[in-house]
Amino acid sequence: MGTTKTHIFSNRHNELARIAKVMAHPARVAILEYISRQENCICTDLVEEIGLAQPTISQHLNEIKKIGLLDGTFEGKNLCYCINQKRWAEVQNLISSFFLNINQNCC
Amino acid sequence: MGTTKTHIFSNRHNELARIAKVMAHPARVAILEYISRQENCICTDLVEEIGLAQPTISQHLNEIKKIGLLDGTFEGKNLCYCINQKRWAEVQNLISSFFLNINQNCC
DNA sequence: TATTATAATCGTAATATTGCAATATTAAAT
DNA sequence: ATTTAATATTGCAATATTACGATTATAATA
Repeated sequence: MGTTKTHIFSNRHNELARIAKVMAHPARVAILEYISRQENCICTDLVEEIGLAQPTISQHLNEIKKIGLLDGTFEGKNLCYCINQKRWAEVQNLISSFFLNINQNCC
Repeated sequence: MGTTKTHIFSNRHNELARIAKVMAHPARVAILEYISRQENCICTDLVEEIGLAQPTISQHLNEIKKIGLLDGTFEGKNLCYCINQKRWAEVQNLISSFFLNINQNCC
């Protein structure tokens, strides 16, 4: 018990949920927004910008990476993060079509 | 520890996360979709449709209600659920503007 | 009023998430 | 080769989520 029964749901529903889960934390929403605002793809000071400990930020970044929304080299000094535009568009599409679909058919 | 530090984030970020959290489970995605497809607002057989126990479905419905996405009388026999169209549009708007905002400014 | 059909609530076990201190890793700079 | 500045990983405590059996509440109907 305690585990989501993913096997009883469709791939689409599971993927939508997986994506939503990444956005289901204010830190990750803030991180995405902050990275997107950087002109030249360098986002070093996320820790002080967000106000959580460095390991926590790293953990959140990892969750975002998992669904393919971040590009960049993830090792060493002076990291470089970027939104993966293609994946972003995919995700955006998935979510907005979900919303459109429901809006039209409801009673 | 273990609790999200909501106080260090903006209202907007917190609300986006709160909404995303509701969609962060395949059952709730499926429930929203199922309810929206019913013509006349009667959605009695969610339990067998989704394949989770009745208390579990009830719990998930409650999560959806919490962010105002469901209308209807929630007591007794022959329940009647409906998507709250106004709230739905609000939520749709919030999310899509988040996506648009990011898409434009990223490096 | 007793029965029935339905949904909500309670209690609880299993698992997942959040957050951070301590430590390790990485690569540039000295 | 050391130091330094940055991020990643590990381990763990606190809390949240998921799921369901048992029970309770609700309202229509017999």
